[in-house]
Amino acid sequence: MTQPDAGGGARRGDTRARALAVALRMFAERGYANTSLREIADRLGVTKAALYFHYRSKDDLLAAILREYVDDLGDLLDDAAHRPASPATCEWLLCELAQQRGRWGSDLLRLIRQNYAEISRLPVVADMRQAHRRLLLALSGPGADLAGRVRAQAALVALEGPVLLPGDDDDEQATRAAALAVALEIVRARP
Amino acid sequence: MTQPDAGGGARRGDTRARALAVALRMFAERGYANTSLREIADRLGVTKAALYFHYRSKDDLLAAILREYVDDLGDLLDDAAHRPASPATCEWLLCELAQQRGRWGSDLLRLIRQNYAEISRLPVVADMRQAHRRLLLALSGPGADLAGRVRAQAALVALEGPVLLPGDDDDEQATRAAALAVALEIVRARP
DNA sequence: GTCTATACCGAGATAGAC
DNA sequence: GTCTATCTCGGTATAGAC
Repeated sequence: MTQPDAGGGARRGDTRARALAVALRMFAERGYANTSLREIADRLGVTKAALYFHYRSKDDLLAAILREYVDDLGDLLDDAAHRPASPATCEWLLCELAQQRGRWGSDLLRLIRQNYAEISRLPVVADMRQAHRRLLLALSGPGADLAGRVRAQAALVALEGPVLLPGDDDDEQATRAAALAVALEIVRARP
Repeated sequence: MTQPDAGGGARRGDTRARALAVALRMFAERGYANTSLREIADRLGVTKAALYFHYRSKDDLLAAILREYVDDLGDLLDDAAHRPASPATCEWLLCELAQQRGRWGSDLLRLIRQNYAEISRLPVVADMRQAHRRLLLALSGPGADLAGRVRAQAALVALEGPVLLPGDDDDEQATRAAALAVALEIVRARP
């Protein structure tokens, strides 16, 4: 799996998009600081300089990945904003979130959680934090107290908890479903 | 706060211990990869070479911090192992864990969570993972199924969830108490 | 046990040809 | 769009005096 272009598909013109996918995987697996542009370029089958044509810097490459994430999350939050603020909406949001994260795969979440020290230097982090605030607000309701916000936060991390658990050999689908069930439980236990 | 030795205390002979505390704080605040040994030495009031006398490498310094953590956690787990496997023990463990983390402060947890990509290269990570497994086992019970383990994991992350929430201006004590309450709720909801 | 000075290396980034 | 070649900088790590 060391040779370039394991996908075997088209090689010309899609470097920009392929770079995003490859970088995401490598950043998630090996860490942002421990992954050099040279390694990314190698696996991509191009040179470092080619990467610099598409992205102005290494940070820029990381930011591009994260921007996809916040945009997608923002769309979901917009949908949620058009619904009435109710427990039903809250549960609907958790389900949608679980689905969305299933589509994203675990790499993106691991990238964010395990490299947050680097990410927090980037400008995109402001948008990420705002999205997180909106998420908490939607989950806990408009005038929630401290306990309510902590509960919402707990439901959120419960949802992604299993993703961060390394090396358990359970079925991924089943684990995700169990996590969603627990997250729903948490918000339902709200007095 | 830029000048060395803000503590104002003894300066000779305790470099090794002070280095641990200073490094912990800086690694947590600025990130492991973004903190150079030169910066640590400066704030410590010594030179880089002095650091290398006490710790063989930057990784070694980080590992020493983490080893304190795993040892302390291991002691707690040993205590738990001497108690009967019951829901009461499980709740007791959660409370002790919350207390212990209060003593450690938020820096250590943030260091681990936000720099896990770097940490996972170190040998100590094996002990950390084992401690985590023991923790999950103690919380979920001996023969727990998938749902039980996910629930235990959720309780764990719920406990540290608020620590990872940046910039909320709530009272730290109250937030910690609320997190513990939610974590207890989660394990109590176990069927 | 702590310092000065320096070697060394790999990283990100750029220039300019093709 | 992609290459080769090169630059620069900051990092870790070491040698040896005090």
